[in-house]
Amino acid sequence: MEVYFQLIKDVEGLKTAVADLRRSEFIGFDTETTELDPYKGELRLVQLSDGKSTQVIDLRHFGSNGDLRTNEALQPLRDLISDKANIKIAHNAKFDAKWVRHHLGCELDGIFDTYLASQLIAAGDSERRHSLADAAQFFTGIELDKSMQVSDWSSAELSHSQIEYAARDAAIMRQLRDEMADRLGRDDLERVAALEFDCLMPIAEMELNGVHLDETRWREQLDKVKIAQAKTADELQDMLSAGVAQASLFGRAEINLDSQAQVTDALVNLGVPVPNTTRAWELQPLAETYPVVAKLLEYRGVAKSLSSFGENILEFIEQKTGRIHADFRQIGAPTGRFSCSNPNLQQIPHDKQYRRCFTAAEGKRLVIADYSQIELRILADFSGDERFIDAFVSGQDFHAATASQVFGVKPKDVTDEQRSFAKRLNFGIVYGIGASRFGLMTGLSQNDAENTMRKYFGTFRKLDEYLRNEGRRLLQERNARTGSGRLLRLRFDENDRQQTASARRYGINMPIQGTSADILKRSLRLLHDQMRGTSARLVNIVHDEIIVECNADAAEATAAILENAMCSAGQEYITKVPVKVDVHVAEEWSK
DNA sequence: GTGAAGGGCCAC
DNA sequence: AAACGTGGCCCTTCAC
Repeated sequence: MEVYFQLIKDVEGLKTAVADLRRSEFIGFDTETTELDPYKGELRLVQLSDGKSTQVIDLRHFGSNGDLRTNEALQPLRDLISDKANIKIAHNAKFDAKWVRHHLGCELDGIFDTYLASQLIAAGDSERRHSLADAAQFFTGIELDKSMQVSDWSSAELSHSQIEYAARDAAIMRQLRDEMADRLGRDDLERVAALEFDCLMPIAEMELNGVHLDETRWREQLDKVKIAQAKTADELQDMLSAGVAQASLFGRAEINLDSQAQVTDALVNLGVPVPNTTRAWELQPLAETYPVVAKLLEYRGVAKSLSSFGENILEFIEQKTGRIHADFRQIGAPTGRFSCSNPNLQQIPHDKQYRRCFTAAEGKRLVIADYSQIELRILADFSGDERFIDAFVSGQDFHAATASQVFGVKPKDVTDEQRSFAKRLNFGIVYGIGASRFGLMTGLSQNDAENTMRKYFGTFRKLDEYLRNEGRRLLQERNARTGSGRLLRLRFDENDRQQTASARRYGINMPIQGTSADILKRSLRLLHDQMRGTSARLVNIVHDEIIVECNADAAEATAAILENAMCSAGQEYITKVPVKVDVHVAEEWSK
């Protein structure tokens, strides 16, 4: 394809170019950088296109990397990037937003992200890919050659083909957006698209902010686990090799404790009736009878902490900031949930010993806020079940309140066991639990489990009705939506019972889990706006939890902002049930 | 040597 | 015969 571009190298050229672009409501936007990490590399090119002509700004002519932020000549460019009246169309705009934020010192506002749009339109179809080349092909039929993406963007003189490539990626965006916007409209996805685009900048900033991990504390914790692991491994080794014939004169036979096959063999030799899988919940019942099984479970626990939460995480500390800057994927799951990697800050063990290593920097505080029972509140709201709703409105312990209703006893007479049954069912129904699984986790017989569930649904009639109706509807229409209108298309073979049952559970769960994600995303935008100009910085999110770091003397004010933003966001999506947020100030990530 | 698949387990 | 949803990371195993 033919691309008309201009290479901008001076102040006057920049002024004219920006003035031209200002007339366009939609602007294709892209950047080229020398690295993937904004703390490591240089922001080399910024490309802006009105669809007809494309401006390629070579920032090397506007000062060295460190002082771009203070260069007054770049102000028109910053203003354009930050003005929501001009929509910048970019593919994975979080990437560009981070570079622009860090190197030019301005926020990206007015966003259409073709990566997120592609994901929303795919509606959970995992076959679809979402690279720019894939999206361009799918929506416009244009074939893009991305081979230049990895070329050297640090050389003094960029080649003609490099600049042409850079220009082309920005030039194509207008046409791509038009096609996508049309599709978003037809699929009724405009509200969720706005929600996603609005929370992009908060996430970009969160990644730049990073989170502080106390390395010394982490190593101390690690040493303790290492000692425990060595001891447990040794004991397990002894117990397992007792059943191995080769445990000869020369000592015990070494078994690889991490090898599923070897451990299973050894267990069989010891006469343990090993189930099909050796997963914890399958082995748990055997642990009482067979000490070796208990020891195996203990070993797995420490081995997991050591491998997944060991020294590896320290490799992620960025030298320049002394902090961990993980990667968050905004639409990490089809439900709309975030995912996180390198490292995954959403799976740090809840155990205090781990979490207390994540600390506020010197003179700072962490403000930690999480939604109380948000998914169950969403379910109560969606179903409209008065008794379920009452359990929230009453303000007392929710699980005890539901137990009181299910078992027909006064709230103060609810036994621990009754509360526990209710609690497990409350959580389980969100995932579409069945009687056998419920029985397995509570120790109830199949019969008793069924009876308890019958009692539960007999109490919450409208909830039962909602789940049945919704299940029927989604199998028929093969789709589900969250509060923001996020769409999931279900694919299953209706003649396959297992597939159908699985699709039903997924389809029931998605609007609940997804609306929770909607609410979190909405709260991030509100928070971002309300924290502007303060010392408060977003540092981590874990599905229903938000962690902000701020100056110690601003902690109380920040806590109020956080609680307010989260509650307001929640009440935009649920109206029949109060939204509750627990917030507290601490120097480390713990309760 | 590298990469994918499968099993397992951490979070919500 | 009945198997609870979403993710990422680590390990082993196995194919190339």
